[in-house]
Amino acid sequence: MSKAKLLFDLIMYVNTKRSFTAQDVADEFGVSIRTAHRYLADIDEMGVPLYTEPGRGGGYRVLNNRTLPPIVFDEHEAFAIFFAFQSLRNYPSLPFNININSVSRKLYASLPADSRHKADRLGSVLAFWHPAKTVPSPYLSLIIEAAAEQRVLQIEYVSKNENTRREVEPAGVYAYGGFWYMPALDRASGETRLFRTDRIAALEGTSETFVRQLRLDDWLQRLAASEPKDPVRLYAELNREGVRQCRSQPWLEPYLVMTGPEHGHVDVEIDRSELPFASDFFFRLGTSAKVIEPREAIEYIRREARERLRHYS
Amino acid sequence: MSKAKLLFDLIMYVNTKRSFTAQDVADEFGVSIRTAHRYLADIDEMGVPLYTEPGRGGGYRVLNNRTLPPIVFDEHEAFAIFFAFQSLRNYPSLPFNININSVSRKLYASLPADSRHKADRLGSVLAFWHPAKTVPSPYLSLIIEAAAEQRVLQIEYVSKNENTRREVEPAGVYAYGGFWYMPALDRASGETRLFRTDRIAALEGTSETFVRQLRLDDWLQRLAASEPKDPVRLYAELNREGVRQCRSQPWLEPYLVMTGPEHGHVDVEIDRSELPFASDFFFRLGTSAKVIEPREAIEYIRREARERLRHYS
DNA sequence: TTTAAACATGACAACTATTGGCATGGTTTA
DNA sequence: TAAACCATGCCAATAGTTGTCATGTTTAAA
Repeated sequence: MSKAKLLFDLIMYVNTKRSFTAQDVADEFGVSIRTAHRYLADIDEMGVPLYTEPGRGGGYRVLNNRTLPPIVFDEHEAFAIFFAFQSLRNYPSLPFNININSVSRKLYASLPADSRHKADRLGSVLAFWHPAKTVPSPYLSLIIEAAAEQRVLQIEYVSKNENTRREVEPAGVYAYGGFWYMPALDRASGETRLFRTDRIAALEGTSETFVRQLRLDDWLQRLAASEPKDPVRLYAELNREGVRQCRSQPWLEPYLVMTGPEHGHVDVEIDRSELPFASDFFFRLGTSAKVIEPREAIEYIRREARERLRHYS
Repeated sequence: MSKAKLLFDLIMYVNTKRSFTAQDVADEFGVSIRTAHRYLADIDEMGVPLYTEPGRGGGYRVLNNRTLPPIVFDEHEAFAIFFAFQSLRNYPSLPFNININSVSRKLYASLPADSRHKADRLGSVLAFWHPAKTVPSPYLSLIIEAAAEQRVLQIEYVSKNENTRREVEPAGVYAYGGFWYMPALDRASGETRLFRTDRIAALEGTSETFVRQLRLDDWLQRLAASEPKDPVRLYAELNREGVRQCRSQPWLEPYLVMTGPEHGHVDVEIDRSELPFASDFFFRLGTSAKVIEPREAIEYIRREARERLRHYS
């Protein structure tokens, strides 16, 4: 085994240990103590933050920021990382103070000149945009930690009519459309609810733990493809602009039928609980669409329109 | 200099060359030809994809997938990369077939056991969600390439009233709210316009190049903070729900004034061109807000409401 | 206070790896 | 056919690594 390989193995070894002596290393790698000391001096020089304590009960230990053994990437992989970082660049608030720059610098330094230009150009023509929210989400890190360790949270939440105080079991957090959301189990009602983290007015962690009943994956899965439990038929006729708008709606696009170059309709079964949302969508569409079914949606639209006329009379 | 360091330098060296001979390497590193051959065999074994051609005019060259010299990360940096990848995981369509998994696997393998658990837990409680769009954006890669190389594009675009054919100078692409957008200069009108890439019905690259007048950064900057050229005063009173909704609007939030625990108002100067958007926003708010100024917005809301009543009479 | 257990470092001989030179042989192009 | 490449084996000279011993220092427990 080459020396380089041996040192990398040693790095792995010391990373798995809280504390160890030169004798431990000597035994593990079948070398003399003197050589063990030499090896440890080598990896220390390579940047592994070793801390030593002389005297009885002393030994070596690795400081918090553990160094990983060197990793070989190819150009495509380096681009994948740049690319992924690009997606975080414009995020208004991120959970941790993750240091993107140190990684970027290291990768960039290892790229040949022409690839650097390629990376520069990629960075200047590709972005992931998120509205620069002025309301930050200061509790993100706390929520993530609590969710990871399955600890109950006490929150004060700003909802439609009042501020409520709740005990919740967080499943995790996810970013969507510039906001951070926290699906969680409300302990009082026993129901799963979605909270927007910027609407959390106060948060306190407890030491109480819970058994995870709601997984973030499952929640997102359900978001992506939920099957209606109490189905309602929704039928609407669309003109050109209506077609265009419906195409932008993931929940409608699959059910869009074109009946001419400029006309179409949607015919879809949705869950009754989604009716307010759907009605509001078609209310916003105005004359670009005409809802034929269900009656409730039509009534909703009429009611909303009348209400506004009265409000601005 | 240790041999390992020398080999890494050699990897850098060969990555900068299209083609080279053993003699070149021998000269560059001050070693004999025999040793140059040995070094090249070494880095070949390390995974650098070397290709050799014997005979006069032959030599070594590196195949497409260039291998980068080994990079040392610490634990925080590895987490930053995992974290960034998490943000791409749920993206409906991505420009390149970037191979996130190979990077993840390498990083994961180099982590000590306890950090792996930490990474697992982080992954299961943190996500970046995007609606699973069923309309893909097949032209993303082409647009990015054209933007990077400043080549003119011919597109067929599905707009409100008709399909139009345009020649555009793309500034780049960005993802926002689950869609991909392309700010570009429309050559016919000479004006900058924003296109949604999923609404591009057809696309053709040309060999004609252009001088970049519109940079993606600038465009996004303008998105974030645009100053009105033709200012209109917007004043609206808000109840609790109205306050809550306006807080979610980056363009309104800074101008929100609370006049009581449950009431507030916004008083802001916006550009006249934004009036339709703003009017529509307050139209949607319904009775949660009452626009006092400008008259145009009030008229817009009344008109829209009346139109809907007529449409669904 | 003493002793054991740890790190730190130097010297040197034994051992191992690397190197350069030389030789031989193959492939391609002018 | 010769020149300009790569490929590989051999071997002595050189350079690097290792183990043993020796000598310090620091710390905690006996």
